[in-house]
Amino acid sequence: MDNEFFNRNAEIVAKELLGRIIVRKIDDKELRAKIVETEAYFDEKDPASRACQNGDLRSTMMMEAGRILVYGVHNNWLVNFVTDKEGKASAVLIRAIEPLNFEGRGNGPGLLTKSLGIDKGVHKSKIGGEVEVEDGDNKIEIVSSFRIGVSKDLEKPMRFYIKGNKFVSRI
DNA sequence: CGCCAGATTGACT
DNA sequence: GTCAATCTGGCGG
Repeated sequence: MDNEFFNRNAEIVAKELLGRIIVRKIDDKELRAKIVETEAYFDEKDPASRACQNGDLRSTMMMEAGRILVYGVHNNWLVNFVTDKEGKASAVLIRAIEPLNFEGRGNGPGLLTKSLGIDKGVHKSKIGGEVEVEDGDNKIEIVSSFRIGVSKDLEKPMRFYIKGNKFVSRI
């Protein structure tokens, strides 16, 4: 996936990531899964994201587009793709995937990282190495809604998912 | 340094 | 429905 794809507004990238394929490379194996649910996160003006306010995560979000950001919360790792130009703290959270060539362990942002073997080890790494994103199904219907789990959301819906997909964590 | 909260999940009452 | 597990940064003593 070209870095220019991620070098845009998080909302646009979040929508266009739906239906595409995330590839996790471990040794000689490749775990492939379709992205079915995402959320867009912005800069320090985003009340939902504590991550935007602290040092390491914030600076990671400000890095150039195409970086992988791993956020640890409670007992889970959540994956984000850094978006937009360098200096702009923006990212897209992957919330749910549809496993293609392996057995998933259920839906949800904390479970998909376990299924793909993603943890702090890939934090800050670039897309194209251990984790790759490829073109996928673009004949999908996108539904938007408010984000899940956040105490203070923005006024605009910033969660997007594929209509009718059974792997979406919540309709 | 100790305590708290947060983009969560799963086990137990 | 309730609560603990576990990681990171902010805040108070």
